[in-house]
Amino acid sequence: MLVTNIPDCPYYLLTRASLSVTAALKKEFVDADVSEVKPAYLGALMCLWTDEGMEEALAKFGTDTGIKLIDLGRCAGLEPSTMTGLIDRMERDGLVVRAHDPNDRRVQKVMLTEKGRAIQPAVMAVLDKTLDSVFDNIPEKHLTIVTDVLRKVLVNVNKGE
Amino acid sequence: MLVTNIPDCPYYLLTRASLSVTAALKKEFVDADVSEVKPAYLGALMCLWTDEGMEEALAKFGTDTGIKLIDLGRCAGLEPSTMTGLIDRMERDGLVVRAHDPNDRRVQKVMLTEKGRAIQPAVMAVLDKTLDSVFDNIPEKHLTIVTDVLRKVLVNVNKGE
DNA sequence: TGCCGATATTACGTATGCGTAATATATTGA
DNA sequence: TCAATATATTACGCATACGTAATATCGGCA
Repeated sequence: MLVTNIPDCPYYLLTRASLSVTAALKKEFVDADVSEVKPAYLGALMCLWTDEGMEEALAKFGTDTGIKLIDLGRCAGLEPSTMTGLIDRMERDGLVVRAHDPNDRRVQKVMLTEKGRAIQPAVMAVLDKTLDSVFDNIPEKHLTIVTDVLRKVLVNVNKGE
Repeated sequence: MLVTNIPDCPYYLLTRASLSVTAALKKEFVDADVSEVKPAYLGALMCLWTDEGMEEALAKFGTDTGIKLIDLGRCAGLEPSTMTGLIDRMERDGLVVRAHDPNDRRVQKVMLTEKGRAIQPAVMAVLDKTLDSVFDNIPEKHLTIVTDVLRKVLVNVNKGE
């Protein structure tokens, strides 16, 4: 694939779009008064929210609260070493707390704080609205193609190593 | 756009794809023995290569060599403050040099070194090959849709501010 | 000519992500 | 039981990008 014109390079477009959407999200969080939330937190937060919902459904209270830092990373697509700093910042911003697992003292369980739980609707509304605005004027069918292609890209890249 | 499942979120896919392709490119540069080149240099390098080609065509030797750091940033889609560090690293890696413009001492002109010029074919070959591998098995038509959508995304995001 | 707003760049702090190496704890096999 | 190995996390350094606040220089107008 010969590319000489930078604005036509799919790699250029991919990186710029990623950065732009991230910047837009960040701004929307501030405007919606949930400035504690950074785009990078979304993966971890959504894991925690989902997990807590499941626990509730299973009435598993008090038994196995929290998610291992490492599993949270797997779920959000991040390396363990990346998670340390991410959870540091989320803890600093009052969204989660760490606690050692008494059963396995190597493990840090990450748990939502009350605040981390409470902001869920606001955060999801911002995400919803921002994605709508970012993908405005793009036919459903094209969006599906884009997500399919990006999934294939992830597969292709992983195959290459 | 309601998203509850992270791997289906277009934002998640976009950021992961961007990071994955960047990592793949980095690795390919190392494997192709042009490890001085980092993916982030591509935009600036391609501007400089193109510019130098144009100058040659116009036989403008010795008159107006180099590109202003700020214009290089515009061309690569990067903020001026980002360019400082980028050109620092490119200079450290022997690909470019800075020189004050005698006509306007505020300006730093950025110029290719011999090495920066010499690696062009190898670097473009790596880019070419890597993009082929990353977008392997994706029909031409879909790739076109993806680039169109990403361009629209960039427009939509800029409209929002 | 000399001051003032504009322009180009740099400096500094922050966020985000990676890889490698160290640390702490668990588990397992002899 | 104890040494070897495996697992979970953290520490540290680097790359990449941004925004805001200096700094240096230019250009134009009184």
